[in-house]
Amino acid sequence: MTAAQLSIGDLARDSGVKVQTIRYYETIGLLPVAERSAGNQRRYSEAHRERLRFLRHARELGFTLDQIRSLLSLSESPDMPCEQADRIAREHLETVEQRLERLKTLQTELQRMLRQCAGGKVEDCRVIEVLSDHTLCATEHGHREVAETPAET
Amino acid sequence: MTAAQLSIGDLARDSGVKVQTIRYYETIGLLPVAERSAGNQRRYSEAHRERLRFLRHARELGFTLDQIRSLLSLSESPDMPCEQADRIAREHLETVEQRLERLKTLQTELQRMLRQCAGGKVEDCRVIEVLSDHTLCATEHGHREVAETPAET
DNA sequence: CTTGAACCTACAGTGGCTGTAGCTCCTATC
DNA sequence: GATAGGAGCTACAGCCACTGTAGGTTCAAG
Repeated sequence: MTAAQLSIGDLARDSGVKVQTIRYYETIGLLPVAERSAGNQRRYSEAHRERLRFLRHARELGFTLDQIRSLLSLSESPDMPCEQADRIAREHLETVEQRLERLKTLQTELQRMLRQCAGGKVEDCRVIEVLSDHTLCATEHGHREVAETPAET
Repeated sequence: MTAAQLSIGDLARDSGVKVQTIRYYETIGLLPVAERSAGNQRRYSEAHRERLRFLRHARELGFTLDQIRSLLSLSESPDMPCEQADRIAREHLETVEQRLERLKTLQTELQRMLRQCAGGKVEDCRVIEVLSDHTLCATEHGHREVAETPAET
């Protein structure tokens, strides 16, 4: 059943992963190479669909592509102990928790900065002032521990 | 006083910003072009030092280089109202708070995953299972709202 | 004068995509 | 069967904020 052979667009709609991203996953070997139609277009099976869903879900949970690569290959050997999978998840959780700590500190500091700014001229601006002088900060943020990161989306 | 004319290495040690990064800031116009010694090496003044400290501090607080560009140019017009600086800081705070929310959700979900895993075989692994099936999740994470980001350092 | 650390430029690589240019292919309608 | 336009194809550049490398030059101490 369901031998539907999806096009890349179908797969994109199904999984919520963009067409280009699906092709990207193929080029980096995360998604197995798809068969092609007579006119050289990719045709996907149910197995691809499942793998891509796994991929997407793991990305949503913030795993890196490298971690996902490991998790995917683990999921293909059902008889192995799941220590490794656990370790990857625990490591990721730790990363997430470190980032949380860092972001909470930033939040506090930014709130403080904004609360203290009376909204006058730049000359007296607390925001600018604090940025110019770290000793005005309440906390020891940064210092190359866990740094900030740009946002996706 | 202090007309010391620092080398790029001195400046790096002073600010905690790496030599290459200082050069990078110059090429993208965040740090004014430095004078050069007879042998073509960069020589920095006190003004550079202050600007770089501002830069570093703002980076530690997670502002983007574009935001810092604006903040720096604002800090050079002390007579302007500080609305803009405030707006930038508020926007950044919002970003930070969105990321915090997102990370808290991830933390919860990862903890749940790990707690439920009995540590047997991959076949029965809760980690792998949850990744394969989003409906096993307690929360609606992801879906292209505010996504995860890689870590610096 | 020699050594070696620090400096210089130019460019490639990181992660995880995203966007563009310039094609070809597929399908629905006329 | 012709045509239009949406979907697909490849190849490659760009994003952010750096970081690292190669291969050369300059500087300061001994």
